[in-house]
Amino acid sequence: MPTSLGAKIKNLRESKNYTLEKLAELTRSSKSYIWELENREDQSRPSADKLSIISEKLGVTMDYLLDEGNSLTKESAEDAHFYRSYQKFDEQTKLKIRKMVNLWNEDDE
Amino acid sequence: MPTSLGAKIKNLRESKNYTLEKLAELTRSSKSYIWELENREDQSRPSADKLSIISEKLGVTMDYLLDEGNSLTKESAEDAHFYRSYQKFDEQTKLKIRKMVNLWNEDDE
DNA sequence: ATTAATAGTTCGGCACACCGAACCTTTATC
DNA sequence: GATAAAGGTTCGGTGTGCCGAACTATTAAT
Repeated sequence: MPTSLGAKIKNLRESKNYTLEKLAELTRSSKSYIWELENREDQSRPSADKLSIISEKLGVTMDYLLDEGNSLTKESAEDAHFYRSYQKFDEQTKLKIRKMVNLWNEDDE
Repeated sequence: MPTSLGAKIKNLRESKNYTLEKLAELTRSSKSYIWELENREDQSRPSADKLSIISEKLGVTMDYLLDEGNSLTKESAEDAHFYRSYQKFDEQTKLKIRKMVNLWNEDDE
């Protein structure tokens, strides 16, 4: 269970089978910097907008990445992230999504 | 309706009747830096942990502060309800739902 | 109007975020 | 096992995050 920022990023990156370079280009960063984030955690204090894109592409919240304890689980962070991106849709789309998701809930009779 | 980072911070700070110095000490910052955040928004890219404490003390999410548009507002009851039912799914299903919904996002790669 | 707080602004400087490019290591292919 | 490609690591440099301290503007009270 990863506890530091660097470990979390590395963990999520590898779970998505991203290479350093891949994650770098997805987040408008350099791969050397992504590497620093993962391995020089002690002296790295990434900017909010950097971490914003990174968490976005890794599918978690910034809060989860920043939380040095373990009060936030990866799963709840993914849920929260999903919810926040969901909220950005327009009402039309949100309605469709809700209907679609409700299909999962239907009991077969 | 404040749209930039600086405007939002200033707005929230004043709505809480905090002085620059007060917010500074609450967030382990200097008042000069808080002032820069509010007024030099163009060339300010605060670190994630700074913004984390600041948003914490101002009672909002980092995402809200960073969102330059106005896509984030307060959650509607329907949205909240949807989220709650979503959370009840098992991880497998939640993953599928997330992937599906992500298809709506074009710049995802 | 003068003073004394209090709030806001400016400025110089150190540390570190972030980069490009070179370098090393692993994996794959022949 | 030689070569190449892909992934990972190191390093020097530039810009700026963030600070303390000095300065200015505002408010409040005498």
